[in-house]
Parts: sequence; C-alpha cells; structure tokens
Amino acid sequence: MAKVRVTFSDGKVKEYPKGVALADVVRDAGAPEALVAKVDGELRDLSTKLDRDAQVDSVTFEQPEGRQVYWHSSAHLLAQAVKELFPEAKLAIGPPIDDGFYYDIDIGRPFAPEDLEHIEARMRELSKRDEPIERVEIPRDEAIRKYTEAGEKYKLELLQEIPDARVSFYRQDGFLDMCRGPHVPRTGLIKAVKLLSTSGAYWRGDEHREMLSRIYGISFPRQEQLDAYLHQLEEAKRRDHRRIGRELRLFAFADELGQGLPLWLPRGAVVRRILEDYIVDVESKRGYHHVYAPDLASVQLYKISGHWDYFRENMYPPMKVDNEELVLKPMNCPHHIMIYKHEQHSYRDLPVRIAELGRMYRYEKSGTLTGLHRVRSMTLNDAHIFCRPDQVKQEFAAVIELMREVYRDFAIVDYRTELSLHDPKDRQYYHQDEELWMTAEGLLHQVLDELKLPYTPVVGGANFYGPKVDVQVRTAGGKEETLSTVQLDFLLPRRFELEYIGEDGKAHRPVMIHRAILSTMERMMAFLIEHYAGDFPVWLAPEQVRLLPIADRHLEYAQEVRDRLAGHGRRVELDTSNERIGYKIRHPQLEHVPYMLVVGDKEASSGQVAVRSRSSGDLGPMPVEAFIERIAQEVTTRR
RNA sequence: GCCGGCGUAGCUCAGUGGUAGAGCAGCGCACUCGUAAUGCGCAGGUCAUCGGUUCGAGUCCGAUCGCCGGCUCCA
Repeated sequence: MAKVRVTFSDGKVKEYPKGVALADVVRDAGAPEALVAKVDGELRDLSTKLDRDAQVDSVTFEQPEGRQVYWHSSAHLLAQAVKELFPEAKLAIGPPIDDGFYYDIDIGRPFAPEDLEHIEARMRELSKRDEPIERVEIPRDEAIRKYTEAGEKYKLELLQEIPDARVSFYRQDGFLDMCRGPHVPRTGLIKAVKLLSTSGAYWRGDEHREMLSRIYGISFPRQEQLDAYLHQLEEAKRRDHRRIGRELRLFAFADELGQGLPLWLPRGAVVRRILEDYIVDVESKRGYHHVYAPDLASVQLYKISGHWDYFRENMYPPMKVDNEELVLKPMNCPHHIMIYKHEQHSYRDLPVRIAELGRMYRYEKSGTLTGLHRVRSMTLNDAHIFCRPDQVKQEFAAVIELMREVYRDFAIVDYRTELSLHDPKDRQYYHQDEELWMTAEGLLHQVLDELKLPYTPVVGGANFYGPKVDVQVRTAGGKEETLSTVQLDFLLPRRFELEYIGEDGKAHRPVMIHRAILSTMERMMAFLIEHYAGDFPVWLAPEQVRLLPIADRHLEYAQEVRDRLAGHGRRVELDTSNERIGYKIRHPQLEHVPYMLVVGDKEASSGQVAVRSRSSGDLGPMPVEAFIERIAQEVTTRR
C-alpha cells in the first residue's frame, strides 16, 4: 500500500497510508482540538485526503487563523438558521472579522431584535444536531442553475465572477452555501453563540446599491469564553470617552449649537491647553515655527490646491461676500504654503517647518459623527515641512522620531502602522500623474524599511495629493482610527509653483511633508480619556489635588495649604462642604483626582498633610513641602 | 447621507390609553465628624419637537430634530 510522509511542525516525520484524512493525521499527532490543518502552509478541511508527502500543522481556535475559520463556519451556521426561519431570505456574504463574524442578508425587511433571539436559538439547536460540514464541488453551470432557480441574486452575482469550471460549496444538513472554505468539521463545534447587533450594509459596499441587513455575531468553543468576551465588552464601555467626558465635565455637545461641534468645558480646556503647550514646546525644540492662519479663505486658494476638485464634498459651501467667495478652511496646507511663498528661500534655509494648531471645519456625513472621535470642527496638530528632495528621507525619519518621543510621553504602545497608497484602478480620487505616485510611494516604502517600521500597505488609502503613513489606534468601542499621519506630497509644490534657489543659482521645486502627531485636539482628547480610562497622569489631570478639611475649624489651614500649592502651579480645589470625610473623599475619587489631602487637627498643628492617592489609597502624613516636591517630580517626569 | 434602535428631572432609570415616579446630584436645616455615601426637609418635568387618532396620549400613528450601533467616508 502506498504511503505518504508527513512532516509535523516539531520536525517529526511519520508515514501514513496514502489518502489518509487530515482528521486522522492530526488526531494521531495529539491535536484533537484541531479545527482545520495547514498542508504545506495552506489551510485545508480536516476531511481532506492526503495523497502526497507534506508538512502538516494542526490549527486550533487558539490561533488567529483557527478563529477565522471558526467564525467563518459560525457565519454559515447563522445563514442556515436564517434560511430555516426565513426561507425567502437571499444570502449575500458572510465573512469572519477581527472579532466574530457577520452575514449580509436580504429578507425584504430589516431584522427586528426579536428576530435575533429566534435566530440565535435556532443556531443553538443546529449546533446540538451536530451535523457534519462537508465540502462539495459542483460544476459552475449547475451552480448557476441552482442559484437562478432559488432566486439567490447576490450569490449569482458573486458566482458570475468566478472563472473556475467547478465551484466549491459547503453542506451541513440540508443547507448548502457557496464558499471557498475551509470550515470546521461539524456544526457541534460551534457551542457558545451570541448575535450582537444588526445594521444596514450596502451590497458590495456601494452606497448606490441595495441596502442589505447585516447581522453581527460572536462565538466560542466554550461558554466561559463567551461570557468573558461579553464582560470585556461591558468593561470597554466604561472607558468610553463620551461617558467619562460627561462625568468628568471635560466636554459637551448642545443640540442648539449643531451636530459635531464640541464645547470644551473648563476642565477639558485645561487638559487641551497642556497638550497644546506640550506639543508646541516639543516641536519648537525640533525646529518647527508656529503660525496662525484665519479660519476662512477664498475658494480660489482651494481651486489652486485641488481641494475644490477632490475634497469639495467635505467642505462647507462657499459664502459670497462683496466680490469674494469664502469657505471655512478644511485643511491648513494651502495656508502654510502661502506662508512659505511669502518670502524667497535658499537651499540653505531648507527644511522650513511651519506648524500650527490649525482649526478646521469639515462637513462630515451626519451618520459618521461620534463623540470627539469624529467632529465637524477640529484643531489639528498640523505642520508642513518644505524640503529639498535630498532631505526627504532624513526629515521623514525625524518626524517618526518625534512621534516616538511623544508616544513615550503618553505611554502609547498599542498601535499599528499603515502605508496608504493610491489605487491605480480608482483614478478619480487621486491626482493623475502616475509617475509622481511611483516616486512618492517608492520613497515611502524605502524610508519605512530603513526605519525598520513594520507596516501594512493599504491600497486606496492615499490622499489625492500623495501617499501617507498612518498610525492606527483602537477606540474603547474597538474601532481603529488614525492618530498620527505623515504624508508625502510632490503635487502641491507644483500646483503652487513653489521654489527655492539652489546652489546653482537656479530655481528648484521643494517637496512637502504634511504631518500630524497628536492628531486633532478632539481626537487626541478622546483617545487619552480612553487610554487612561479617565485616570489622567498628574501632569495632565485637570484637577491635581483636592483639599479635604476634616471639620470647619480646619478650613483656614486648608486654605493656607491650597494657596501654597497653587503658588507652585498646582491645580488644586478646596472642599468647603459640611460633610464627613468619607463623603468628601468619595467625590474626588469618582472624579479621578490623583491626590486628596486630608487636613485635621494633627496636620494643622504639625504643618503636614495626610496624603491619599486615587490609585493606592491612604499614604499617610507628610510635610507640605515634601508633598509639593513629590508632585512636582511626577509632573516633570510625566508619570 | 443610508439602514435599524432609542429619546421621561442635571445623571441612571421605572411608568402597556385614565391625576408624571424613584435613586443619585442640587438647595435648606441640623450634626463638626479621620480615608468611597449622616439625618430630615425642599425644589426640580410643555415626557425631544410638531401634527394626527381618541372622551382622554408619556403610552398608538406620522413627520422633524438629536443620540446610539452599523454602512459609506475619514484627523
């Protein structure tokens, strides 16, 4: 009998009869938990028969690839449940996502919350039936006939684009779904399921096409894992900057004021001013020059820059005054370009780094606005570097270094870097000079590689004027968004005919780097609130110290201490209420004030304060001077 | 902008067609207290807005506005 040689990931080699099922191989290898297996690096169903020598690795739920397969199979189970409950439903697509899975379905009406419960219950039943999930290959024309008869128009559309003569399907019980696979071997493996939400989703992501109903769900092999996941979701909600922002009185919105237009309340404004002072200071040390530009500009400026052609749908419409047409500025770059152009530059002057905490107004679709993450009025920590072509790499590297310094100060470690490139197939969103794109994108690839910065390329993510490097962070809601961005631009210098005088006495064209490190003040604030879960470190805390006198007779001493701390620049408040100390502590504790100072008879007579920390509780008494020193130390080290 | 859900006191939420409620916060009074809620009292509402059905609407219907979750888009 013919044999096949299997090499396992630990290097062991074993022989099996030719045609052995992968399920038997992985079981033999001591991996009964395997959901699928990799054969020479490619994911395969466990039912696959092995007919050649190969490297075989078992894949379980613990591995990201295993999860994806598991959730993909869960999406099929969801579809099966929906089809049983709503036979007229038309299925679209049902992929796994980072956290779970979804399926886009058309049942001619939206799903109601009760529908979800019924579907979820049906999924549990289907899991209990524990049917095998089998791969079947069907000739293409037969598949087309099946789907035409069934009226599955979305599947049919997908099928039209598959060139192969045979198309793979997966069958569980009577349910059949076109799918590339692979899948877990049995429905019974999908044990703990929760359908989380429904929403509308455009067919193929195109807002001009049908609106389908999407059901999101999550699943795990064990109930405890699902419970833990749901608990974690609840915990994340507690970090939500909208909730903490309201509770800590940092910012607010008012219906009367308009959508997406945040108000910075006094305590939030304190944090913002610290951030602004901080970044201006850091940038100044690195050769940036800070400027101010008006919020309004002639539409003419944006016609030259190209924003009018490529960015108009995000701009507020122009207002006519006298013989001018003015718009609210949606970006700062043209203004900084005007500043660059205001004087002549020698090659010796470059790079010129023009920075601004630039307030911008963008018309964002109403449905996209969320808290401070996405607003219509925002202030960007913006800068534009005008440099010679031979300086691009070093300037780019300097920006990345600056970013790393800033991230250290805020203890930001959890982020991902993307290289956003233009999509040659989608020309209308990008400037038309393909050669410029090649130059700019090639340069960015090179710079990132030299900096050893790992990144994910994103085709179609570029701005109209050039490619960019985006730093992605996660919100409490689990969504990714851009914090820092560095963009390379050969286009605007050309459109504005920017020049510098070279060594040869002739005019040359500079290159622009657009960059934002702290993002917008709004988004940074949202990020920091969630990052710290409201526990701002002392240097950022809107209120650093709350003074808590034990009784009325200690008010005078408390005031004295308050004044001394304020004299050292501390942000300090005094609780003058007639309450007992436990109650007085509760409030600053809930408001995330880092230090509480309790003063009573003992402290007043000895010139001390009893220090309580928000995080570690009672620290005992110490001289006022010692506390002042301690907190000053924390502020300078930004702890 | 599109799909769905939601909108009752500053906040969290009860209230299934028949006289608008609770807790916390706020204000007043008393207690002067040692590390996360002292007690008593008082106030607080065009039930998002507008229209409709009904003898009667917080409750049912419609529109508008806003918020939330997605889609699309993006700092």
